[in-house]
Amino acid sequence: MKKRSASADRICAVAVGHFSEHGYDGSSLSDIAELAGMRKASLYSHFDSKDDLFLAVFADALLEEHSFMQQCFDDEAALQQVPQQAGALYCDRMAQRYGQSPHARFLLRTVYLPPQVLRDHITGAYRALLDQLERHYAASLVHAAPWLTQPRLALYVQAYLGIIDSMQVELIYADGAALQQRHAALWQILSDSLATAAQQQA
Amino acid sequence: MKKRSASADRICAVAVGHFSEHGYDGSSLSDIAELAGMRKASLYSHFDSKDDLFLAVFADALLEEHSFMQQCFDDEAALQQVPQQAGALYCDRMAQRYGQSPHARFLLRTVYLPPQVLRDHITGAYRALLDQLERHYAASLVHAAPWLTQPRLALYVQAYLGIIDSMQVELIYADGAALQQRHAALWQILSDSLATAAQQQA
Amino acid sequence: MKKRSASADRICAVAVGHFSEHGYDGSSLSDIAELAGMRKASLYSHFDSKDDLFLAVFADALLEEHSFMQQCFDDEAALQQVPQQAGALYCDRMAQRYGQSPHARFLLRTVYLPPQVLRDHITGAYRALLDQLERHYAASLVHAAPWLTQPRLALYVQAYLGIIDSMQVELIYADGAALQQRHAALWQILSDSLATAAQQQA
Amino acid sequence: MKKRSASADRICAVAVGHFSEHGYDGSSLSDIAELAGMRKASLYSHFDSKDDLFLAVFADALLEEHSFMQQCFDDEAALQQVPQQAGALYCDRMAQRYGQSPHARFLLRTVYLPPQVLRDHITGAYRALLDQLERHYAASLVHAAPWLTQPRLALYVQAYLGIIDSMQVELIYADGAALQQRHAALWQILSDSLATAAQQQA
DNA sequence: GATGAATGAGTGTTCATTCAT
DNA sequence: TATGAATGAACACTCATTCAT
Repeated sequence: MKKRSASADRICAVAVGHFSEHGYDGSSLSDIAELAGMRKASLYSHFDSKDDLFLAVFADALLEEHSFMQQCFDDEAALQQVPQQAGALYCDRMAQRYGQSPHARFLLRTVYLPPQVLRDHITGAYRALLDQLERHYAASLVHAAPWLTQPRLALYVQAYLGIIDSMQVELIYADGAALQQRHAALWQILSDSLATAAQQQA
Repeated sequence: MKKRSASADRICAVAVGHFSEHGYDGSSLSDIAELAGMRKASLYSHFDSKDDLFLAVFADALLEEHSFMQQCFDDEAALQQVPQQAGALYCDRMAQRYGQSPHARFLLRTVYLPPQVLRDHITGAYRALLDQLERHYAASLVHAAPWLTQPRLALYVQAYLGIIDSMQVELIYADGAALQQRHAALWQILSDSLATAAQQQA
Repeated sequence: MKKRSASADRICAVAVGHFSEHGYDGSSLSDIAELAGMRKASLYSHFDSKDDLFLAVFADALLEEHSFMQQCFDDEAALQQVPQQAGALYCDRMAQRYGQSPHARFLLRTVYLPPQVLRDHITGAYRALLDQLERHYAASLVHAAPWLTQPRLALYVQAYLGIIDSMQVELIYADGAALQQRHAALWQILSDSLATAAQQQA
Repeated sequence: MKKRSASADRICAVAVGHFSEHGYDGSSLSDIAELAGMRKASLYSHFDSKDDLFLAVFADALLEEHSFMQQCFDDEAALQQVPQQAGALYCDRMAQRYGQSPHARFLLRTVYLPPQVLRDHITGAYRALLDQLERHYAASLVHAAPWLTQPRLALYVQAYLGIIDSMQVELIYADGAALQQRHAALWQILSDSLATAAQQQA
């Protein structure tokens, strides 16, 4: 992990916001430089190209998301007891975090409409993040509901990923306007289903 | 509703694909003109500006989506009997349609990352589409499960919208790779929840 | 042979002078555009890139040189009788032409220090021109001195090419300051040698 | 003559090659610095500007060429007896040297297409070198053929300079591909002419 | 002596747009 | 309706050069 210069950090800090608002194609290095308090040419003392800067920001965002996810499931492991609470911590915190974390905004927008030339790299890296989330939730749910059959477990994993997707969309699209209701509703039907499953098992 | 010339239609037809693949900022009128078999300057015989063309395509996409949605729920009204099938037709057909309808791809991508200058217009118009979907589903569900309490009805409406969101994300992000599983899982937990509700009511 | 627009011709006309004076790397499209009475961006209505323009100018220069050479040897064929006059017309006219033909200046300078990226194309095309000159002179000399042995013929061809080279250098380097003396001297020793050969044959 | 630092020497050593390959305008200080194993800014610890570096390299090249020329004619003075051998040593060695001496390549290329801003300085300095060559050859030929009339002497001097030019062109343009033949041919006709002159004198 | 950072000027190139034809 | 030509503005990027460290 290389140490980035203070200026490079400042550039990344403003770039993440600018990219997430305007997208890759809609962002200009002039604007980013100005936000960072320097001239356009100075950016090249820190990054080789626009792509290089974009990928640096993307790497930051990915790393932060990985850490955040890890933290959520670590914390949950110390608390959770019932199946309905598996994955709940990540789901809850994600919603709150989005408004505060430019990296999260950047990540979602980038993944949903990646710049053509970086598409493969971005898609691949994000796929790995989702796989990680899948493993986290599966572990958490298995721990809370060890009696779940394999097919049923797989079903809840998919449903959970779908719920996460749905909430992220709501965050991106409407800045979370209807988030609370959507969150509550989806979580409710998930809980209902888990309750049913628990009942049948008993 | 004005009649558009054949050339204008051809331009829109290629523009929708180009915009949905590259986004507003990443698309150039040169490329679109070339795809339409004409020169860049000729576009201005049909559209006043890039924005004008983009909004024309957007209007097409919105209209098509409105019609499609209407058709789905009309067809469903003639068939549906159980609550678990409310909204199912739209949900099913949407997945199949996406791969074939450039307008659907365009619509989703545009809505999630709209060009800065057209953001308000786009967001507002799409909001109306979602409201329409909400009404459609609510009516369908009420018809199939008239015994549902108001809060419970509202909950399922939100859950349904969330499921639609989730599937659309899957379509955009991964071209539907995991769509079937996600669809099945989310629909299953919705059905489970509805079954529980029905049981409690009985 | 495509017809070039009047503007494109004007651009080429000023570009040939600018390129020959500053070289490829030292020339800027801004300057060329200004000389042509238009803005930099307008150049791209006529040429795809700087390379494209440069190669167009190069093609013009090559073509003109081919024509000029052909004309010289055609004219000579109607006149020449003694071996010492073979190739003389081209040699004489070349010197006069250089000061007047920007294409000739451009060609020589470009060939001696071609832009790195176009080196192969330029070198190859010029090689063909030299081969043509070689054939012209050989034919002319053979006609005037059919009794020359093959090795001796080859020797004079090489000497002739060398003399041409030498005069071109003088033109490039010193704008022809010492051209007349150099020309006279080299032509004299060539003539002396041919006279010797003729004497031995007799 | 100041002593240059080791770093400055290394810079000059790589610059001469880079300049001769890309020309003045096509060379960047970044590239030269990298080849010299340092950063661009460090060049300014040794040279005031790009021009300063270029002129330093040019001075090196000139000096080397002067020395080389002097050495050739000194050596020749100890050996030569017949007029046909006057200037031959320099001519022969030049061809072999070019491929090995970056300074010689640099010198020729620079002289034929000098950077606009340094043109006068370069042209003047090279003119002095040619004058020196002229004196060397004249002295050598006079010594070997004291019976030559003044006009005839002047003629051979011009022819000799022309032959040198021609060979240098061949070296620059084609990296010496046809050099041997051209050299042999030109030298042959010079020798023939001198033989004729000697005969007439006798 | 060497360097990271910064910068004003300038590069070639693309853009959406206009206009006469 | 269609287009070739033109253009101002903007683009990503490179340049030689400066300066504090």
